[in-house]
Formats: sequence, structure tokens, C-alpha cells
Amino acid sequence: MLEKIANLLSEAAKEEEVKVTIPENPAFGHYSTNLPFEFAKMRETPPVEAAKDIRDRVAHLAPKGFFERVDIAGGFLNFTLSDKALEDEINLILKQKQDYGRPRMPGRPETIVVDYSAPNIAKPMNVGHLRSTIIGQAIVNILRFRGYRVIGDNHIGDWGTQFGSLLYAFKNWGNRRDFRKDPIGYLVNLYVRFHKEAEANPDLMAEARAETNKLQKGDRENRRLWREFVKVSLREFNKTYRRLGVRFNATLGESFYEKMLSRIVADALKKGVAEKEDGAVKIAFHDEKMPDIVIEKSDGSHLYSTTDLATIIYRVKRWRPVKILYVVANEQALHFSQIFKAAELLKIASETELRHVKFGMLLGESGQKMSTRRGEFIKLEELLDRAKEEAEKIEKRSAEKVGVAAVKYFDLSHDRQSDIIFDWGRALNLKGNSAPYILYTYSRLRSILRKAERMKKKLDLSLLKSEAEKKVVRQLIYFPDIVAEAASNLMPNYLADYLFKLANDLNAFYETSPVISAKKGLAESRLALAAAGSAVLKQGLRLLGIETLEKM
RNA sequence: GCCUCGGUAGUUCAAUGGAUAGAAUGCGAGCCUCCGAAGCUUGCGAUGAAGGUUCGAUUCCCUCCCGAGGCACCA
Repeated sequence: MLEKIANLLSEAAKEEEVKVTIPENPAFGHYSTNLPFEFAKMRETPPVEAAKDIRDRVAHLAPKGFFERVDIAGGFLNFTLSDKALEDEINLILKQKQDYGRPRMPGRPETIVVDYSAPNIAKPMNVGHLRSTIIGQAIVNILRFRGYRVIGDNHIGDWGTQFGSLLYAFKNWGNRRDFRKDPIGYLVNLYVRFHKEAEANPDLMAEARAETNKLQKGDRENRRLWREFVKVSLREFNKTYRRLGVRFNATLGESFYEKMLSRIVADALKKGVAEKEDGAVKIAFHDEKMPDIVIEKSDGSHLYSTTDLATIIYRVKRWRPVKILYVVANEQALHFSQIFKAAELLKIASETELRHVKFGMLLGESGQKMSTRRGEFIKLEELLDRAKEEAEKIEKRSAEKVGVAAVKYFDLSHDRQSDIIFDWGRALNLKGNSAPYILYTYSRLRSILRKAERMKKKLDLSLLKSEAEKKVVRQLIYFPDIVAEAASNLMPNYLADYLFKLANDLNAFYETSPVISAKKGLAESRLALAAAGSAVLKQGLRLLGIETLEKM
């Protein structure tokens, strides 16, 4: 709808870029533009004159009866849609349901690769992974809904130097039986023990490096153990992904790119982008604000940076994406700007936009970064379990779903770029601005719809004149606009915020406007509104990766 | 030092350069003979500081101040 009006204005004013906004205050219509201000500036006419001029032309171009009125307020033009236009829109929701707001894209869809989650083998997923996983999945859902072909790729950390210490520890102190009981927990303990002992005995570090080296050279035993670590870790991760409703199209860990690495280094040297220094190979940016990156160590082994470049090459070749989005913590901003710059110099992604979709950290209650050493890292599974327990206090049957939804919504309702202070009470909040509140609204609407099963849904907006009803209608038609905005800015919190407001309005609606006991005509209209409301809530939540409940 | 994010009610968060800065939580006052009180109605309360651009700045630019993080032949 916003786009429709923007196009109309664009044609009327003969301007390419026209900004249309959704005014906060209903007194300013359904949509609003400040175009007259812009016009006035360019043509040096008073804003009101410009506004009149534009209004006349819009009136000429708009379909008959589309606008109830177009008001001039200073340099603003405020558009109020007619009942007919609103009715058509709500009826469209009832007809299209989960497809309402899905744009029809002509031609072949463009591809976007989204890199998200990316946990490390042999380490449990912690609340730090929550953000990448949840935000990443929401972005995937939203972009897909907008018509893109989206490839979600889980870039597992399965090839780091941490395997050296792990291999050493497992071979020397390992115990199969304990390993089987809680594989990841056991590996973490080994890892911690190794580093404690290495402090007293620095020779161990050399041993670990030797193990890493053997692994990378293809030593059979090390490979076998490594594969086992990967296998058990993935099994654990998949449990969590199932709980969270997260799905990838590809899970290609760092090890997958291993064979490409030396070729990349050779190529970088050949192109003159990289140079040798003290036996290592590095890419120099000659920019004091961007430190150089090493892509091959003097012992010939490769790094995170090398793998990331290989990953770009692979993704570009395999999927031909217009964009690759990295849903990775803000902490890695420098790393990605280096990688993107390197990719530019190497010309390996000239047709593809590389973008770091940063997100802030979850800080401990002290406001500082959580640390494993201080034992502040909270395991994701533990968080979900606690959420479930919390939900059980109120609702037995769907506690798992409600709890998971609360955790997801907690994350998604924040601007992804800012840090969040992690607080159990808030993360598990089941009241106020929370998933359970929205789920509750949905299930109440469903309940009404069930009770009115026999009744026809027939919308007549001339009957729905109360403030509460008008607010719902107004909010509903914004759904496609909000999804579009969330997609173009990659900001799921726009959608979360919208759904909360919509739930708010729906609550006020069914509180003040009885459906079943209403007079004939009015009842059918209210029922239609309730149905449209529930459809939009459901689809909106689905895009955020939150499942609705029929009863709770 | 350089770079990335932030600084908004007591607290935790919103607000594509717009109109009266919104919520949640907290505290106070109401609302269950009426589709479900995880709810509804209502009161209290905020833009770090100083400049600049603009008809208009929480938003953009500059200079400070405060917080978090990053600047390895780690990931």
C-alpha cells in the first residue's frame, strides 16, 4: 500500500524518489508525505501551494474512490484511505491469508546467501550464539517471504587450532565412557584441563601444535577422532536447532574449504595483492586504519581469514548470489571489513555485495562481556530449559513452545545493533511486551473464531466505527509495508514491534467489541476483522520463527 | 591511539530528518453477572554536553564526555 501511494506520488510529482511514511498519529491519515516541503525548496514556492498542486494531480491519477480525502497540513500531505479501499485490503487478507503481503516478483528471483549461527565444534552453544541463530533465521524467513531465493548456510567452526589441544588431551587423558555420556561437556572439560596444565607446562602448547599439524596433514588417527568430535557436536547442535525451529540449506564447515586454501594464497601472490614477509603471506592494505591480514602462516598453515576468502569464492561460484550476508557479532567488524576489502582487491566477488549484518552482544548482569572463565556463559539449552520451566508455572501443555517463543522474541524485539544486558527475568518475561502476550492474543482470537464457527465473515466497514475497530483496521493494512521495511533494513525488530502493537490493538478490540453477541451484520464484520487479525499475527510470528498456539 | 556499536522515564528497550518522543517494567487508581484477567482502562516519569546543517534534529555533521567491544602468524 505504501508502495502504491509512493508510485502514485512519484508519477504525480514527476519525482523518482518519493518518501511516504506511516504517521504515528491517526489524525494525520493512513499515509503521509513531506513532498511539498521538498517541492517548495526546489521550486521556491510556498509549501502549501506545492501541496495543493500535488494534491490536484494525485486526485486526477488515483483510482476513483481510493482516498477518502487528502489533507494539506503545512508542508505535509496526509492521505486517508476510503472505507472501500480499506475493505478491499482486509478482504485481501482474508483471501490470501499467509500470503498477504508477499510481493509478486516478476522473473527469476535473486539469490541471497545468509551466513548465520556458526557454532564451534566441541563447544556448547551459548547465549552468544542465540543472537546469530535467531536473528539469522528471522532474516532468512523475511527475505524469502519478500521473494528472494535464500540460502541459509551454517559455517561451522570445525577446523580451528583448538583441535590440537583437544586431540592431545583426548589421546592422553581421554576416557571413552565419560565421553559418550556427555560428549560436548566432556570435551569442554578436557579443553579446560589442557589449558590449566599448559600454564604450568608450556611444552604442552608445542605438543598441541604438533597435533594440529598432523591433523591438517591428514594423519589417520587424528582425522578419525576429529570426525567423531564433529559428529557428536553436530548431533547436539541439531537438537537445539530443532527446538528453535531453525533450518539451514547448507552446513559447510571451515574444513570443507581446506583444499582450496593454498590455491588462494598462490593466486593472491600472483595477483600481487599478497606479499611474503618472514615466511608468512599477508595482504597489505597500506591503510593505517586497516591492519594487514595474514593468510598463510610461516609454517604453511592457514587461518580464519583464508577460509573466509575461500568461502566467498565457493558461494559466489555455486549460488551466484547478489548478496552474502554475515549475521555475525559486532566484535568481528574489523575482521569482516578486512575480508571484504581483500575480496575486492582479489576481485573474487565483484558482482556480489558482501555485508556484515552486525549485532550487539549479550552482556552479563554487570554490563560486561560474559566470559567462560568467570563461568558467566549460559548454555543455550539451559536458557531454553529455564524458559520452559517459567512457562510451566502458567501453562503446562505448551510450556516448551511458549518458553522458546519468549526467548526468541526477547532477542528479536531489540535493535540488533545494540548490546543487550542479559537478565533472566526479562529474557523469560511472559507479560507485557513479550511473545506470550502476542500468542495469547492470537489464541483468544482463535477461540472467538471457533465459537463463531457457524457464522459468516462479512466485512462492512461502515459498521465498524469505534476507535478500537478503526485502530485494528489501520494496523492490519500496514503489515506488508512493515515486512518490506524489515527486509530492506534487515531489522527483524521492526516486525516484532509491529506485532506487539497489533496485538495491543486487537486486545482492546475484543475487550470492547463483542463479536458473537453483536447485532446481525456487526457480528459478521467483527468476525471478519478478528479473522484478518489472527491471520496477520500468525504470519508475522512465523516470519520471526515463532509458532502460534490455538489454545493456551 | 585507531576502528565498530551504544548513551532516551528509576530500570530495560522503541522511534526510514517530521507533526504531541512511544512501549514494557516499576509505583498509584479502577475493571471479571458480558467470546478466555498471560488481559483492559487510567495516572507518574526521559533525548549525556556544547556547536553546526535544516522550515523542522533523538536521528545527519563537528568537538567533547561516558559505557561495551575489537585492533595476533586465534576464531
